[in-house]
Amino acid sequence: MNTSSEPCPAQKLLKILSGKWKPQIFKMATHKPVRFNQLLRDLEGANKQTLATALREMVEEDILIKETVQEKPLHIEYTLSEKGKSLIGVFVTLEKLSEGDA
Amino acid sequence: MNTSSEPCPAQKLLKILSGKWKPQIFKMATHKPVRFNQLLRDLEGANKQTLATALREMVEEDILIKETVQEKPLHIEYTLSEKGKSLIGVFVTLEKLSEGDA
DNA sequence: TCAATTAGTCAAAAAAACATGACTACCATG
DNA sequence: CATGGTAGTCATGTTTTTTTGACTAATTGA
Repeated sequence: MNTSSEPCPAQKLLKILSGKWKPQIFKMATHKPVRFNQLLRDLEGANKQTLATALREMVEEDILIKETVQEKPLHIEYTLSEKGKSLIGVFVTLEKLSEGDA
Repeated sequence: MNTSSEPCPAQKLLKILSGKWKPQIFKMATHKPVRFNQLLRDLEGANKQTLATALREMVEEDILIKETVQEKPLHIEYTLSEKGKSLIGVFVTLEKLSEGDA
């Protein structure tokens, strides 16, 4: 009905992807499952709270899937969901466009 | 060298696209050039300051181009730049993925 | 010349995002 | 049973974003 003032459907997703650390988390998750403390160590300057929120929101948006791994040290892993995987192309496009800036 | 903690190149662009009203402005600009007061009227709840900032930042990022139209009422138009046009696909993808949520 | 429309700016307040440090709880090793 | 690693939560404080309302300034039409 109203194509202008109704919140763009892409907005929520955009917000989820643009929060602090989220692009990095996403990118790391495209390589291999990510883990909380590992992120805390790898992402210098990141803090627990923000990472926890970022991971929770990305799980809520079904970009990441949270699962407990029943192995040796018993831990939690976050892996890219199918929806998450279909966002890889978006990142590729965005990164290509960023290169052009110099 | 460091693929993990260095800020993702897509992040800046993502931030630009995800600010308040920006997705809507972008979308409206894909249909026809947008204007300040027109946005203020169409986007219910939007305020001058935020719109002005959004437009300025989108121009700075070369997503929109600002130009004065030397016509009848003499006004300013914001049109999609080439870079902006190449982002349309990103929005299409994002919207498709949002539909799936229901 | 008065009033409206154009496109904003500015200072300040409110709201949202992010950071800090303390704390919890579970499991494993020595 | 103390130490360290796992994965967080909670209260608080700072910083960034967004909102509010007043104000500016040029152009247009009656």
